[in-house]
Amino acid sequence: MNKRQIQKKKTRELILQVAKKEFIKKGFLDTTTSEISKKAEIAHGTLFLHFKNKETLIIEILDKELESINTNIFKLISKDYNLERLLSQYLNLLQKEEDLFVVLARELPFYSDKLRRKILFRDSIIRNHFHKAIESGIKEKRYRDIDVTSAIIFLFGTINYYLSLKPIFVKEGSVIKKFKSSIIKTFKKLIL
Amino acid sequence: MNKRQIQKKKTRELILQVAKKEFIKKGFLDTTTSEISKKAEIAHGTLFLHFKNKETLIIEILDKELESINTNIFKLISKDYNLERLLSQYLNLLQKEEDLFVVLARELPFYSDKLRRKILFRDSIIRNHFHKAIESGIKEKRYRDIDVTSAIIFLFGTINYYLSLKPIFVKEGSVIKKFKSSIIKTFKKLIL
DNA sequence: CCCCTCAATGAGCAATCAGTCACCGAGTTA
DNA sequence: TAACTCGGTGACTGATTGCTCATTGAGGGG
Repeated sequence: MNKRQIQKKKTRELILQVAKKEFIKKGFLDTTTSEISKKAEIAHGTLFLHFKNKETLIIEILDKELESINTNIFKLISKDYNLERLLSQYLNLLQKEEDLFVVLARELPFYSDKLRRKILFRDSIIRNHFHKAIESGIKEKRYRDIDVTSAIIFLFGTINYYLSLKPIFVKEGSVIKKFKSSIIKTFKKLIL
Repeated sequence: MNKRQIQKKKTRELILQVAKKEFIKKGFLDTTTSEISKKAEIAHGTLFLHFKNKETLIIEILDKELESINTNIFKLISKDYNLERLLSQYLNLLQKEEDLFVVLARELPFYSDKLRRKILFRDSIIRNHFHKAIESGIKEKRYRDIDVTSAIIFLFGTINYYLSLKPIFVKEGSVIKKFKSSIIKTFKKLIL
């Protein structure tokens, strides 16, 4: 890599880093591209040299996190199907990038079809991990014979609710952390 | 009321009616005021003669529905605290104006503080009805000794999830109707 | 019949932003 | 060192949209 290529990569990474910070602070929709370029101390046009448009930017940022969660959950589920550990680990992963997922939970309905589908696809893969874990538990008679899909929607609906209304549930710090044990406890009550 | 006053009231009601239809069709944020005035066949300025701004418009529309649900639930809870009937009735009320609540579920995080607070206040009153119903059931040993708040968030989170992602769960018709029995069944499993 | 009131009008304002493009100059190559 | 490449620049464009205000004319009071 010569000087030019190094500089290009640096600029690209700078944009991603600044954009992520801004998206978390103000949400995707309320963050302007000129704000990102100003904070990154680059020209407005430079941003569009590296990313076709604003949406491509957030796709790259979100995709990295969702991919990472997916990989981690998959690794865990390959070792054992213990639902409680799976849920606990999933909540830990969410917590790590909580503020980004807060933005996601709040704004998802407003994204373009393409972006929404991409995100919901990843989401559905993770939901599927839970599905398998519960079904496996039912077969081994460890859990109640319940409507698995409903139980999962109850779970993801709750998490989404906490995330999208975070400021109501918690003044500062993590919502996921605050309600983690309660979420796990309630979910266990539902399936055990 | 003379001719003038009658006409004024008529215009106001026409605006409300057209606006509601448009908000349901395209959401609050994507509906433009000029669209509403065009569909209502009035001048753009007339809209602002009757409503200070776009937000005042949706406040009036939403407030009427929320007030109505609240009154209905309150009446029901005054007669008896049976949780299953309460939940069933609540879902019926939501279903009646489902598409308006879909808009609400999707866009709530984007409304102004004032509007959000107003809506969440009403919501919290309704949640409170459920709280009382469950607590009363626990005292009479009809339900499990559970974390009532968590159970309610599980419930409202689920309903919100179904509403905000309606197009994913149902191609046409009512999501609430489709999942009503499943919601009630799952919730009963949680508390019984 | 005249004058005043006021609901209604709609062209236009002001502000916001995503994205473009002609140009620049540092870095690379021969 | 001359010629070329290409990453970077930022003023500008075009589209959108909530809201205003000078003006109009129908309705109502005296």
